[in-house]
This record gives sequence, structure tokens and C-alpha cells, in this order.
Amino acid sequence: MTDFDPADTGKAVSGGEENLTGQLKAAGLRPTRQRLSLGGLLFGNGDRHVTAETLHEEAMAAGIHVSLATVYNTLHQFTDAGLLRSLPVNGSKTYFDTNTTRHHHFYCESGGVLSDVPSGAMEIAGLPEAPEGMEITSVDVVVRIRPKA
Amino acid sequence: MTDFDPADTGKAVSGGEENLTGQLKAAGLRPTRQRLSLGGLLFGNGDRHVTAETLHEEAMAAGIHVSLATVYNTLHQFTDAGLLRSLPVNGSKTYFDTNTTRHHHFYCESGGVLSDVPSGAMEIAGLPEAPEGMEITSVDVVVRIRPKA
DNA sequence: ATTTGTGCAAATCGTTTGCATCTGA
DNA sequence: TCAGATGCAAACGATTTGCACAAAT
Repeated sequence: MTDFDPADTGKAVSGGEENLTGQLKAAGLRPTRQRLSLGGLLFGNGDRHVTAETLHEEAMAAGIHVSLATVYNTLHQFTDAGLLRSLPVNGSKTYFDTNTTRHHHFYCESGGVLSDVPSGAMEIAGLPEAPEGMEITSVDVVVRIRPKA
Repeated sequence: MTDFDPADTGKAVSGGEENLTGQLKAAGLRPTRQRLSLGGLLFGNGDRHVTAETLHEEAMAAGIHVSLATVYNTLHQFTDAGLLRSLPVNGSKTYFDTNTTRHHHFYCESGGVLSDVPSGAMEIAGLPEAPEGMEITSVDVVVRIRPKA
């Protein structure tokens, strides 16, 4: 029942982020109650993988009232601002990762569970050159897994 | 205006595949007119990346009448039969690749164009171990690119 | 006061499904 | 003949959008 304190806007959000308000402003985004609340959920609990739906449910459960549309908007705005990374995992749902550093993922199709590949466990050797006139923006590696036997 | 010849069912489809009919039968799929026609488009022109939509348009343009639903069905059946590989490229559309060997892809978000990373240009070093009780089914690498400047 | 964000519900997009009809073995 | 395929259109799930209201600077 910990209400998110709207007065806490210029401070650390919940032990994770330094200054979400500042980052939002830098991105031209107003630090609204919803954005700060969602930011608290996202960045106050370590690395996370969420979908719009799971984040929305979590917000509801936490007593934060936000519409699903706003969750979508916020996730995209955060992504554009560089606070999140969107993951191209599956054909249907879009996943967002609070860890924007270079790392890769396991994805279990039966269940839609996403997890990190331990850093260092896997490397990409020899990045290829992009085709003429193109530049590489990111490299996504998805290791698909399924329950054994 | 080369009509696909329905009589050519037991033979090479168009210079690419040996015996599509046999492969379909082996997979428990009847070699119907539609499946052979779509197979001709898919396997008779070298390696290809298609979506249901692009393949459907191509079929129409070639004078082959198939419904979009049948294209979807066929793509999935071919995939299950191991003739195609489905690519988890983007959040929305599903791509299918006629090259089922291990290779990776460039994906240009602006335009949705998919192309192969030249084989050997890139390697994955050190496949990680799957989490407890899981096994790896595939590893997909997508190199996202955008037009330079 | 002005500008930007939010919520809701309707609209959209890709994909799947139910069912009557047709086709290949 | 008869199981299996196809076509159509309606159903679906995830995401986006338009517009009236609310909140932040």
C-alpha cells in the first residue's frame, strides 16, 4: 500500500534511478504522475522485461490508475528517450527491457517467458558490414528454448 | 505469363526444388494445386524472404488464385514440414525464409526489408547453456539497420 | 492561461477460425 | 467415395488513434 509520493519528483525514484524527472525533461517529456509512477515500477526493481499488458496489470495491482493506452504511450516514449529497449522477440507481443546495455535473451515460446543470457556467456564475433548506405543500429540475439522432454 | 503447369506435379518445380510433391507427402500434406503453385513461387527463385501478404500479392500477379487464408495455412504447413523457416524479426509481420540453413539477417525498420547477412561474416561464439530443464531450439540474430544520414 | 498528457472507446493491422463447398487420391 | 483443402467472411488479439477532459508549467 505504498503510495507513490508525487512530491518526490526530483529524487531517486525507488532505489534504482538517479533522476528520472531530469531524464524525462531532457527528452522533452513532462514528468507527469503516470510517467513517474510507471518509471518507478520499471526502474525501481532491477532489470525487468515487461509487456504493455504486464506493466498495466502491475500498475493496477499497485493501485496506480493508468489506462492501457497510456502504458503503451509511455513505453514508447521511454524507449525513444533511451530509457528502455524494445525487444523483437516474438511475432505478437512487444517486450521492453529496462536493461539498455548490450546483452541477449532466452525466449521460451511456451509461456512467453523472457530472460537474460548471462553476460559473457555468448559473444558475437565479427560484426558484418551493413549494406551500402546503411548503418547498423543494433544487434539482437534471441536464443529460443523449450522445456526439455 | 508463364502459367504454372499442374501436370508437372512430380517433377522439379522450376529449377530449384527436386521433388516438392514428395516432400509434401512425406509431411502428410496433399500436393494440391495451391500448395504446388505457392511452392513454385517460393522455391523456384532462389532464396527468398516473404510475408503472407507479399506472397499472396505475388500469387495474384502470377494469375494464381489463392485466398490469403490459404497462404497463411500453406506457409505454416511448409514451416512445420521443414521447408521454410519463420523469422521473428519484428513485432508485427511474420517473415518466412526459404533458406532453412543457419544464417542471420539484416532488417531495415524503415521499409521492412529483410536481407541475409553474408555467411561467414558473423559468428556466434560460445553458445550459452539453456536454463535448467530447457533446451535450445534455435538462435536468431537480427542486425537492425537504417539508411545512413 | 496555455500547452501537453490522459482516458476512453472506436479503429486498425496482421493473423486465425468456422463453416459450406470443392478437390484429389 | 470421402478425408482433407480451400475460400470467404467474421472473429481475434495486440496496438494505435481521435477527441473531450485534466493536469503541469
